[in-house]
Amino acid sequence: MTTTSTGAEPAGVRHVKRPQPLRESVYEALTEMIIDGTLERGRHLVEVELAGLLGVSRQPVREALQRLNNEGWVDLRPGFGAMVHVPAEDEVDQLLAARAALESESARLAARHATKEDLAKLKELCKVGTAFHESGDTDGAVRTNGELHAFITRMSGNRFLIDFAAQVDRRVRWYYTPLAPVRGAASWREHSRLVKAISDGDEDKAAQTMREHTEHTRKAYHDLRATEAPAEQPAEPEAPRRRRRSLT
Amino acid sequence: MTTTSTGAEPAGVRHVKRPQPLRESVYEALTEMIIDGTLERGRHLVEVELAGLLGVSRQPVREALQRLNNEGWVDLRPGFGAMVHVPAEDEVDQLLAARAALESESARLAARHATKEDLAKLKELCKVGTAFHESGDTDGAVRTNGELHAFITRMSGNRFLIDFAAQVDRRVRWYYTPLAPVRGAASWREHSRLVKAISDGDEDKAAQTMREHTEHTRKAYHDLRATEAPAEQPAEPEAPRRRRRSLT
DNA sequence: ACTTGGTAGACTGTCTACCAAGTGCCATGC
DNA sequence: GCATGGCACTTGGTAGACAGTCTACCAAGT
Repeated sequence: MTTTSTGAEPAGVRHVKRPQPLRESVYEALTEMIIDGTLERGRHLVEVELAGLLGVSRQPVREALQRLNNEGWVDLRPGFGAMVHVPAEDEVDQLLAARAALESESARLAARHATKEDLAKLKELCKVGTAFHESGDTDGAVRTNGELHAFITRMSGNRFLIDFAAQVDRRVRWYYTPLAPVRGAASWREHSRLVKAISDGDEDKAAQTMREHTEHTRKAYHDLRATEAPAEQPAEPEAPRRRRRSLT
Repeated sequence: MTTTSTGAEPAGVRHVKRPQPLRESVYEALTEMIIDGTLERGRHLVEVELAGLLGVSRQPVREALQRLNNEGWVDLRPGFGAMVHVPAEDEVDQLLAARAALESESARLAARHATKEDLAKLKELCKVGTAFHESGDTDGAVRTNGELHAFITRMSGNRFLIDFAAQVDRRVRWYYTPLAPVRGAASWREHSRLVKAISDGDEDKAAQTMREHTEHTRKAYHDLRATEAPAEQPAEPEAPRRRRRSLT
């Protein structure tokens, strides 16, 4: 949905670089700034400010903000402005649950439609990921993990699953970055089992394995939360809300 | 994602009617016109034209069109304009597959979280629907069917599943309206079994039953397609667009 | 017959300026 | 301490302008 698909082309043919609409660039710039924390959660976003910051007029900013609102990155309050979304307590859990459903179904369909090349690629990713993990390269392992999951989702051949999963995945990563590296050990063993099931064309097993895999991740999230925030302190620690000043 | 959630309120408290932003009204007006066929598939939508038609300026129309584009109702071609989306051959099938995954998971979570009131409501809907079907009231049965499914999805308590399912469902209904009434007979028996599984709190069974149910619908779609278009003739035979007539 | 080049019109993408209405905040006054 | 009123700020929407681009069409050249 969110992508402007280029459609299928006769293999190797690439259209010339067409300048993206500004609203698109603005959208990307803003998501990036939100994900990397430049725009902190809860921050008040003012159209003219962003426009000045990005060197464009209000119009493209408005359009980008509305899309961000529709996709849950910011909350639009009429007459006041946009706030960077602050995830609710149960939101991550719900995202992970949705992801479990989407990826599990993807795995099922991947098992159904897998080609020889797909399987080779899967095994390769699995091997690379395990190697990264064993050599202690957490970043590499995390990246490969993402690639593996994305590839399986794409293997489903279902553009809606692909699209939904991509949205959910991005949100999950934003909300809870430390989640990714936490369980390298068991994770890659599970990946192997998953790839095996897909190779065998065993749809039910693939779906089941993926479900368990994502459920483990969800459990890991809750465990991590429990340890790192033993007492729920709603009090703001310090920083008496210095009214955000422009950030040239 | 797509909804501007009102958030939880102290039970029974309704905010005063706040005038909906124009872009929202325009969005709704346009989807409606697309669904009911006033704006035929493939039609070129011109901003100023729509603006004049709806009595607003270009801006709200643009914003609505962009949302429609993100949600797959129209395709935006840069520098040219918006075309009402023309569904691809396999698109309905993919939508139905996505719906199967989403609703199956919803049924699982519904079984997990069901309250007494939920169960009562479910049974009521089931009874009403069956009665409609037996008395030959197809419209009523179709409507109740929709309500039942929507209610189960809401029971999941997962806003992402709810949102995705709603999007998919609307698209499905647009693409293939005649699908709904076609299989009243078996459908309500399956609903009963589904509600039973949810009542028992049997998550796996609920998910499985819902999956089979939606898969039957998918099968029905393909059967219907096969009978109504026995030979796939890409040539336009005659009848210069006997498209749905506008009802104004 | 097919390609090339040119022209014209239509529409979008973006900018600017402007106004009305709503929202949050703060100082005033009790 | 708490309600009130006012003020500055921000969005939502309108209007108009202009460049760039897309489509279509026609004419001339090969």
